[in-house]
Amino acid sequence: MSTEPQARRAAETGASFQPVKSADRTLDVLEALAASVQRPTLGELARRLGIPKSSLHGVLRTLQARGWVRVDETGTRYGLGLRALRVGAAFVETDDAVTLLAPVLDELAARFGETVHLGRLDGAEVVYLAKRESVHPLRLFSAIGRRLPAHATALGKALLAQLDEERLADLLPTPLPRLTSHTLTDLEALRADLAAIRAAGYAVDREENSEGIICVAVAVPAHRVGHPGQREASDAISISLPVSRHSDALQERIAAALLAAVA
Amino acid sequence: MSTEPQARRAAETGASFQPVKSADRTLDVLEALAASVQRPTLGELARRLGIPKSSLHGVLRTLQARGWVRVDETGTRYGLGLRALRVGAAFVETDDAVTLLAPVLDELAARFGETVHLGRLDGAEVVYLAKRESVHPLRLFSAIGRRLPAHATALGKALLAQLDEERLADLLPTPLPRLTSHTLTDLEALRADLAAIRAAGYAVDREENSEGIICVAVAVPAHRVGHPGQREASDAISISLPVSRHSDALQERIAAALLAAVA
DNA sequence: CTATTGTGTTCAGGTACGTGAACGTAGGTC
DNA sequence: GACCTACGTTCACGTACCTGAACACAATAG
Repeated sequence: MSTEPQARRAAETGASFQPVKSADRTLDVLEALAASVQRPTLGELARRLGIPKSSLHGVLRTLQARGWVRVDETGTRYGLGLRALRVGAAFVETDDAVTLLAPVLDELAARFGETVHLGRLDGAEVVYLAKRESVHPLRLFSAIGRRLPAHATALGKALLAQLDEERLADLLPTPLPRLTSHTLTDLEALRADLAAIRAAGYAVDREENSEGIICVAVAVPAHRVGHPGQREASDAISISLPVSRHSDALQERIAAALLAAVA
Repeated sequence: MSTEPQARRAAETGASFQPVKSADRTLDVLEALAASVQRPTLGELARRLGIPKSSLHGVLRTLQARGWVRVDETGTRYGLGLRALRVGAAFVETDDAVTLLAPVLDELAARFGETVHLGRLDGAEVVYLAKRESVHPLRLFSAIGRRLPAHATALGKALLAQLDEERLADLLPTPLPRLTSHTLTDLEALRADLAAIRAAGYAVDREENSEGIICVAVAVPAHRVGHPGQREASDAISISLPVSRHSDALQERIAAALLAAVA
């Protein structure tokens, strides 16, 4: 009976391979803690993850002893610990795309003086991998590691535009979550926008994830970041600017600069 | 026989508690991958961690299936995956000190136009938790999550200065690693510096971790970041500037501003 | 004061995980 | 060609982990 959840997961993913239960659960715990807005208690976590309290207890104690999880001063609420920070930093430091595109991002940031991002598609989300700050003081707070729905960002749309209808339908959630009044939540409207992106070669997000922010992005060809065999790009770079500084002429110049940068 | 390593670890840490083996190993793997300069193979990892290849195999497959670990295109070298990034970002977003001190960092960055850091002591290392960029283009590359030996940074010395002789000796490695020609590697010299820091109320690092960079830091009292019961501070804030812009008068002004900011 | 509901914790037992040795394969080296 | 070493992978066995139920304790409600 206790083997059922593992078998079920394996069946769901289609993979005929048995994950190590405790390792799997360790990741479940870490991801659940990362996704929690408020720090949960042991019991809450156990219910949410469908793990017996006693089993979770051992895992949490192990994570706590290693500094990956910490408890509140009350000893009753669990959150991520300091060690969890290290792997993220290490990932960014060793990622090929981040390393190879660093000078490109620097050059774009210096040229336009606006915020520059490097993002990667992960499922239906875009993860920010690198950032160069605008010279203007609009703090976006360490966005590295932050995730946003792909359909609501220029980075995401530039990457989604490469996919065919079928894969797009598989990937995107329904309904498409709305972040601002400008977010494209209608699949047909999004499809039309993606077609326009394919034609133009670059994507634009018009206040679709943050009010007042317009963003221009292009996909980075896979061979450009050391993955010659790969057909589709997984990375994209973007420049964001407030509507107050936006103009069609500037948008054209930015798009041309981005396309030249990834060529 | 196979239970020995766990028993040994428990005995070493003094804790009379049995960690969950697979969970412990999961963290071992993630930390080893984070610490690797080059991506290791399964066999290399197994040797380094003292884990049988076959056991490590299962753990790695599990981590890989969840996107925490990825393999090279050759399928033979393992590195951290995209999901590893999420927990680090989540930690920073939910940390009390980062949240509470954000406006303080903003104000200092705006006032001096130099790089501002928030760091925390973890063992003998300092971890960077937040950063505000200098307006001057000296890219330090997303230092968040990065670690440096505490004795070689202003942040670290500001925090080490609170500890008594005994705890200091327990904490610091011997010999003290050298990062630049200015690093204090002599324990007595470091002790003298820490005494001076206690007297002055703030710490200065004179090119001790990076040539050409001087840094001023003060510890943030624990009650200031929502930990009223705690006697020692674990966090500190700093301002870094290149020697070319340094002067004793500016250093005094920075120190006064930092002390006022944490009061 | 008692009941209830929530914490975290412990423990014996049945089970599913870790192990070591074997395998298949690829890329060298001589 | 044959050998060697490295890679990842598989499998049956025995062990040590996961489980459910019971525990101790605290806080709140009635």
